[in-house]
Amino acid sequence: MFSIGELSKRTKVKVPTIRYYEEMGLLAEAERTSGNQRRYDKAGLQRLSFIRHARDLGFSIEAITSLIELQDHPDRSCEAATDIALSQLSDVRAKIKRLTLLEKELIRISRACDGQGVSEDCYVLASLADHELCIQEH
Amino acid sequence: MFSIGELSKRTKVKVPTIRYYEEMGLLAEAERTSGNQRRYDKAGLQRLSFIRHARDLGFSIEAITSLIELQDHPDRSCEAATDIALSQLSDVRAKIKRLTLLEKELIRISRACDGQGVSEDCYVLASLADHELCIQEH
DNA sequence: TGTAATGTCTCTAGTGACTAGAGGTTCAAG
DNA sequence: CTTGAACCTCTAGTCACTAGAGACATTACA
Repeated sequence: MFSIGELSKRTKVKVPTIRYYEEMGLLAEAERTSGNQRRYDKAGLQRLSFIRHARDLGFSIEAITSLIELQDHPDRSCEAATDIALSQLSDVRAKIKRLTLLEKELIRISRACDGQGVSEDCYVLASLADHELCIQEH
Repeated sequence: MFSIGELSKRTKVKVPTIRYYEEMGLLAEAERTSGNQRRYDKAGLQRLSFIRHARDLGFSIEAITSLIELQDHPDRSCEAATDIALSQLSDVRAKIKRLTLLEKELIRISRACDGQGVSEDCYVLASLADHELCIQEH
């Protein structure tokens, strides 16, 4: 059995975040010492590692809640889990696509101004003021 | 002179968002009718278009505040503007990089499970539980 | 056993960039 | 002059935390 600080060190999840996950129902309520401090075991450590890894991969708290539901019912079909992963994948792809457009536009805007002039003539500012100057939608 | 609703239509920025920008100091306080309603002119429209375009490109409210400062002082060097744009560009690139790693990992995880089995054997869930199963950091 | 340092507790409030809703007022059309 | 849409302010909610206050618990060492 170890303390919340120890769990924090092992999982690299900050202490207040652990408490937050408990409040959100992601983590079961921890056992307590006689002095009301949380104590965790290996199961708690594994669950928090799962959550942390899923968060790192960008899954929302809501998605993780569903994944944990499935984990707790090993007999259920795992279709929902693949669905959630695929939906996360398409989110990520959409974001990449959009960011790539932004990147192109920002390169173009930055290249056009060397930063040596005066703001009245600045192409960065002009580009932001007038969307017509853009080579594409973004 | 036109109303906030009209401005909203022309810029595609929602009415409460316009009020929010005013409160944040991005937009100057609008003139008011005798009945206390906001009225805008062409200058207000241009400024809001600028803000909207910058937001679309992912600039933060804080960055936009600086850009507007520069716009209001046409005699100043535009070095700061190019700096802000370049910093935004490097943010965007960092995000793309990270998302691309996530994408790879998610593809791998999703491919390994067809969703036909039972959650106990699900590779998606196993992968999330154990970071060691990942082919790379993310 | 005493004490001091560190860790933990709960609670409230703040972050960014909005969004939603309540309850009331003003405007423009007919 | 009425009606209904648009507008006003204010508060609270979103997401996933983060920060801080003030009080209590645990642990290491003298």
